Amino acid sequence: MRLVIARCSVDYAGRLSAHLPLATRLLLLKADGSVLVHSDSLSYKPLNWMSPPCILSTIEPDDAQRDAGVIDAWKVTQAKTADLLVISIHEILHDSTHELGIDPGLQKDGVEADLQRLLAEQITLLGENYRLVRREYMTAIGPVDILAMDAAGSSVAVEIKRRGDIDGVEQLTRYLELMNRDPRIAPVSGVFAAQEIKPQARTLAQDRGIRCVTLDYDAMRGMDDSHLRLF
Amino acid sequence: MRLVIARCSVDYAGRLSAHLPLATRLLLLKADGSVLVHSDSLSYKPLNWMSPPCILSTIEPDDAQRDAGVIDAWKVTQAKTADLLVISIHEILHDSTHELGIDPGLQKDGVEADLQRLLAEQITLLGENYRLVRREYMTAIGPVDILAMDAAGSSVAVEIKRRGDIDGVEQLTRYLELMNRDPRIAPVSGVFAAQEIKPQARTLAQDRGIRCVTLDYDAMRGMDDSHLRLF
DNA sequence: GACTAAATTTCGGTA
DNA sequence: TACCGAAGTTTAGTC
Repeated sequence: MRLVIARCSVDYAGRLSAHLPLATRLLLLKADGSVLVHSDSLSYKPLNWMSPPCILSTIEPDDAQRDAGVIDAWKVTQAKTADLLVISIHEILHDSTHELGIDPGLQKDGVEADLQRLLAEQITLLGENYRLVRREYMTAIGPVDILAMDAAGSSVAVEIKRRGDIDGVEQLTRYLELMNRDPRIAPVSGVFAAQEIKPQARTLAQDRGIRCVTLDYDAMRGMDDSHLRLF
Repeated sequence: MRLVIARCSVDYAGRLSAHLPLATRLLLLKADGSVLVHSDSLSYKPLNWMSPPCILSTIEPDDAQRDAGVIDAWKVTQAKTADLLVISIHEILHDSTHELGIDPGLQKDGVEADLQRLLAEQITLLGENYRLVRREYMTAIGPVDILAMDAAGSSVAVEIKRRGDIDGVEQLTRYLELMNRDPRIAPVSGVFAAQEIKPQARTLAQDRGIRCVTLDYDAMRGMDDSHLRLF
């Protein structure tokens, strides 16, 4: 990994065109050839970048560029997409290279999959005498998060989201439409379950006869036996 | 901006829990207090991070940690969300600080807004004698990109995307459903316009009687008068 | 490899 | 400020 602090301007041409005026920035050159341009604020996302696989080459600035103060220019190209990033360097304030090695990677816990597992274990949160039929119930257009049965023995399809948006309601609607054509399980009613449900999503769901349930992840985790072993 | 190359492990607790095993990484501490942890591959997204506004403080490692090789620990907290990031440092290989100043920011060109403007100007691309009614036609559930009128005087709602996906078809379907309840403009037909339309999206659109139109951005830009001034 | 859905999405615009 | 939708989305998983 090479770290360069430089006064530079940046131009990108590819899926869109973009330009960064002259300023001091961090240029991050990774071992896989990718390049990131970061400013001193706005975390997470680089101002500009090039995704791997890509090739970096240096261009000798012409007289006009040299007169404008450009001492060096880097051209980064992506063979597959024909994207192009040009960094015009006016001054280098720092330049160091470091050997990092391969990263073992990130271990996560607490995403949608956990919500699904917890709700499957605590299916009566949806109503008394509810029973779990199965998780990831397969349909022709994809898996429904949870298929359950209500107290009366009718099928209930549950779509789980961390944040309940309109997209999730659309997704569940497609599943319900398909499942209600299957005489073995029809009629199937729908439940949209999320930690937080947006007003528009709630309105759309109710308009389509889909029940909305807000999930309390912390409370559900508190009920979870496997979690208690940690204490 | 402070750049640190360190052998470290990282723990995050907040919207989810995550852990990074001991390895050599880049720690990027920005002026606004935000922290990014980058590895030497996988550009764009940090392995872990903390968004501003946040506060960094150092913790004195206890005996157990010191025995495990921890020479220093950084705690990054976000007051608003109660997120917590802890970086346990085993070895510092590089540490430098740089003054960058405020970045003038990125100038973009060529996103969905441009496509919309160009299609509005060249509305007859959809058919002979088509007329523009208005861009961003407001409905109760959001703005339709373009409302036009065909040669026969019937309303046409146009949804524009750079990449035509199923989501876009769903979005247009919702608009059409609502607009067709409005006697002032009904009947309204739909056009799904994009630079590239995925096969599944095309199938869904056609199934719902929505016409698909592929847009050639370069050709449309070539027709645009305002663009010609650049030459 | 193509496609779908999730993301600690982030980010910008608007009501 | 909340909400909605785009993003050079990126990334991960499945078929």
